[in-house]
Amino acid sequence: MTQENFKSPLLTVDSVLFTIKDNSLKILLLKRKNSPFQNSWALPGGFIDVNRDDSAENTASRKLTDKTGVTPPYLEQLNTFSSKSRDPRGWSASIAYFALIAHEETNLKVTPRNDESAQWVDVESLMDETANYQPLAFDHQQIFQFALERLKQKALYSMLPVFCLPKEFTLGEYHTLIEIILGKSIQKKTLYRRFEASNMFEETGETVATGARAAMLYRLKEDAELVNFERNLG
Amino acid sequence: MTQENFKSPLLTVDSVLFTIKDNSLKILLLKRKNSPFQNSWALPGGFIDVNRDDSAENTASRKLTDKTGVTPPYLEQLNTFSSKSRDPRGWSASIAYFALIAHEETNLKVTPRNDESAQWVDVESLMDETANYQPLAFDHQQIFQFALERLKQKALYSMLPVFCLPKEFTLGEYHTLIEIILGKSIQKKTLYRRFEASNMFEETGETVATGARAAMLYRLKEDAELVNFERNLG
DNA sequence: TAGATAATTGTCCTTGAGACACTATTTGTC
DNA sequence: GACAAATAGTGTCTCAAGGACAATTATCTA
Repeated sequence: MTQENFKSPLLTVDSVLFTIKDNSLKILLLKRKNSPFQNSWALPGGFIDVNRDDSAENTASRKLTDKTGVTPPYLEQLNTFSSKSRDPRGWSASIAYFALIAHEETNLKVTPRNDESAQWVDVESLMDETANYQPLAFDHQQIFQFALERLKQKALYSMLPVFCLPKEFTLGEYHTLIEIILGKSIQKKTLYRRFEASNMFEETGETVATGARAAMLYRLKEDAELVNFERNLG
Repeated sequence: MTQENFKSPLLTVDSVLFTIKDNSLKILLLKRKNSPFQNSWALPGGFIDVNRDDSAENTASRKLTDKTGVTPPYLEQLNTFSSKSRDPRGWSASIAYFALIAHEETNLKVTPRNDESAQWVDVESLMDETANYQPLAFDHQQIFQFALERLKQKALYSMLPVFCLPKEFTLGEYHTLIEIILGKSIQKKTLYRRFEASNMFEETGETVATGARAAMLYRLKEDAELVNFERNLG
C-alpha cells in the first residue's frame, strides 16, 4: 500500500494566541479576506510552506510573528483537528498551536482603527453565543475552546500564564491574571508561595505604584524552566 | 494565498498501543514490508483513507482494530510530528495517537511464532540503545518516548492505566502495573484510597487466588468516567 | 494445624493549599 | 504633620490527601 493510492488531505496550521488586556483575556483573530468563510473571523494560520518551514511549529511561529511583529515567548502544540467536513474544500487537518504573549510587547501590523483585519477579541464575547454573535470560520470555535481549557488547566498547576504578562510585572498583576483565567478568586498567599517556590523569577529592584503601596517588579530569570506543581489549585 | 501555491505534505497516522504482559510494559510494533525503512520495526499506522475515514482518530482506530482484532478501550491523540526530514519521501506529518489495551483481549492477526510481522515489544528493550539495538523506522523512537512520558504523567494523577488490564482485575494487578509504569514502588494504601475515591469500579463478587489469600475482582462501572486527581503521586 | 504469602486495613506523619487576619508602605486630605 | 484609604505583603492555623509502615485477615501448602 503506497501513498499514491490516497488523495492527500489539506494540511494547515492555526494558532490560538492569548494575551491579557484591559483586565480581560483576549485572543488574536483575523478577518478572512478570501473564501471560504470570507469576512468571518478566524484564528491566525494558514498552509504550511514546505519550502520555508522545517516543521509545523515553524509555520505557526512564522505566522504569529508576521502578525504581531514579535515571536511569542510561549508556543506549544495543542491538538490536530481533522475531518472530512471541517473545510468545505475537502478532507482537511489543522495542526493547532497554543501561544501566549504580552500585548504590550506586540506591534500588530494592522491596528483595529485603520483596518479591522487583526484584532484582540475578548474571550468572554466568544463564549457568549447569544445576541449578534458571528461564528468563527471553520471549526475555530472548537479549537479556541480546546485552547482555553488547556490554559485553565495549566494555570492550576504551573506558572505558565506569566507569559501573558510583560517582561516586568508585579505579583498583583499575576494574581489578577490568574483570577481572570480561572474565573474565580484565588488566595494571594497561595500564589505568592508558588511564585517563590518556583524559583523562576527574580526581583528587578524597581517598584511600581498603582495608587497605593508600591509593588516589587519581577522578571523571569535567564535560565528559568517552567515548573509544574504537584497539586492543583482548588 | 490559496492552497494551490503549496505542495501538500504527506499525512499519516501512527499509534503507540501499550499493554502489560509478562510483568512488563510493551507496545505493539510491526515489521515494515515496504520501503522506506523496509524490515525495520515501526508503529502501527499508515495513510489516511479519505474515502473511508471521517477523521484521523478514525484512521488510528481502524488500523489498530485491523491488527489486534479489537477496538482499544482507550485512544487519545498524542501529538503531531512534522518536519521536512522525518520521512525520506519528503515533507511529512504524522498525527500520533496513544492507546491502551489488555493484551488478553486482543487477537493479533499474526502471532510472533508464525510470522514476526506483529509483535508486543518490551518498552525496556526500546529504551536501551546498546547492544544489537535496531532503531525504529522514521522518528518512531521519538513518538514512542513522547507516548511513554504521557503514560507516566497520567499514571500520576488518574486511573488511566487500568485500560491496560483485562475487564476484570485485582487491586494487586493494578498496583503492579503502576509500579512497572512508574519504575518505582508506590504504597499500596495510596492506590487503594484512590481506587476507592475514583468511584469508577465495582466488585464483581468473584475472587481469584494467586497462591495466597484470594483477591477481589473489580470491573469498570458501566457509566464510569475517568477521574483526575488533584495531586500527583510522589 | 502451623507457616508462608499475599490482601486489606489502621493510624500517624508530612506537605502544601485554603482561610483569614494582621502588618507595611504609599498617597491623598485636612 | 496626623490620619484615613488603598493596595502590598506576611503569619499562622486548619484541612485534605499522599507516604510510611505495621497490624490484621484470608487462603494455600506442607
